[in-house]
Amino acid sequence: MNQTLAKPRSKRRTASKEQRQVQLIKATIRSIAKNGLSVTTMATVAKEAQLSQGIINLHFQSKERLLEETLLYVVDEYRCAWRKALESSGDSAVEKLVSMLNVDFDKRICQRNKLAVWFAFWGESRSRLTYRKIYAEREKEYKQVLNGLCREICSQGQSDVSASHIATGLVSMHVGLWLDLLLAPAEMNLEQARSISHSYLAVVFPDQFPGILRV
Amino acid sequence: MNQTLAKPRSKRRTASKEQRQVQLIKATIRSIAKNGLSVTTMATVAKEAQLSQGIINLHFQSKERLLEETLLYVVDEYRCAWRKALESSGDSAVEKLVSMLNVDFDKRICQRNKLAVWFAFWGESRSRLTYRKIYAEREKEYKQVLNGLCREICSQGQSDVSASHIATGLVSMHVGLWLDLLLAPAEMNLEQARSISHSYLAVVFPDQFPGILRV
DNA sequence: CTCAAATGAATGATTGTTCATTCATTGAAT
DNA sequence: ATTCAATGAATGAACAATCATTCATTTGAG
Repeated sequence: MNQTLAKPRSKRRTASKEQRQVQLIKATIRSIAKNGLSVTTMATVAKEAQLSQGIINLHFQSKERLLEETLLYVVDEYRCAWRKALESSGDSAVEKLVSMLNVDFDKRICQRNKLAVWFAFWGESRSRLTYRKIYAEREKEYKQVLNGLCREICSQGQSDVSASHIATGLVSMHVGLWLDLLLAPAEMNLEQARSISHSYLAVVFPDQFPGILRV
Repeated sequence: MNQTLAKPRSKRRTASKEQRQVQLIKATIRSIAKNGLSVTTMATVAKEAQLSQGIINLHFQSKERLLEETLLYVVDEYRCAWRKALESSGDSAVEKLVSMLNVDFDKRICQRNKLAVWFAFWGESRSRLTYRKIYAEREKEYKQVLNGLCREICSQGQSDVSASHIATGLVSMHVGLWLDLLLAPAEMNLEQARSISHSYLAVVFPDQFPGILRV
């Protein structure tokens, strides 16, 4: 924010702390996507960022903190995205739910590099309290909001499934669709995934989602 | 499994190759669940198996091969399980589908240690061709069978969603439920997960799953 | 000039792998 | 039954490679 990018000529640059940290976090995301978390080293990240070896310890003190900050970055970006989607959507619960769910298949959020980060950390979360905390905290908030919306929609129409089951089912389905988008991009894309998710909405909320379907 | 031999007194044991390999694979599963894949070393596995350092290279040549064999073990165990479930179930497509899906929440398959292995390898799969291949091959077969069953059920009754959408939706939802079972065991258990999965079946196949629901 | 940002060679700790050695088991000879 | 090579499973110290981290030095903006 502070430094203008006015001098493209100079070989060496000094950037603000915030700029460098984001640069390193983005490099970490790329390295995790390219090499996997267990082969992501200080060297692969530094190289990806085209910076020197020592720079990460300078800005993050340790590798562990870099990884935590990377997870935080991705998770918070996600949280900001669905919050904004809620704000800018229509007032009805149906509109809000659709906006919120569509974030999961938005081009800015649902990128394979970032999906790789989600799954990499999920894979390690069982054994790392810090990762689990970061994720669980955000997840709790997300599910609460989703639950509220589903309850509201359920109360408006006729549904054979409980709101909490629908909410959990939706979140779960999206995790699996992300896995397909990550590992089998030839057989799954954003439109398909969105369509499958909407199919589910159409059958659990037949009154509120009448015209969407028929695939 | 381990104490099959007659001499409990002797400190040192010699076991058949197959016994040792399975022992080491099980130790690897525990180590991945306990430490995570990126902290799982030859030392942690050997310690978990209560054997010496060099034993893994003796039986698997390299760490990489041990990990591949571990993934194969879990994935093949899963394949055997759903195949057996298909065989021992009733003849109707509905019965077969339910049997097949219930395997995902069977106590022998759906253990947290093994879920940790699934997610650990999914997290690394983007960057490791071998892992991706092992998983993709089995997944393709699984989805084909599931697709066939869904198509058959669709043709029997009235459904607003395409068979392939239902099949993919089911598989995806189960992945997400596995994640909950792995990371939030206090808020999710096998019965709940099965119930959520059945809710989905009940609404997409209203004719074939009439009485199951109302949660 | 001043000083924070950035470097990259150096360091010690950790890792996967190797291999000479130890030891339990087997089976043939006594 | 007993003995004793032969076999190969298992060990664990040693090795080279790789890793995260440190720090004296250099760079460049104000």
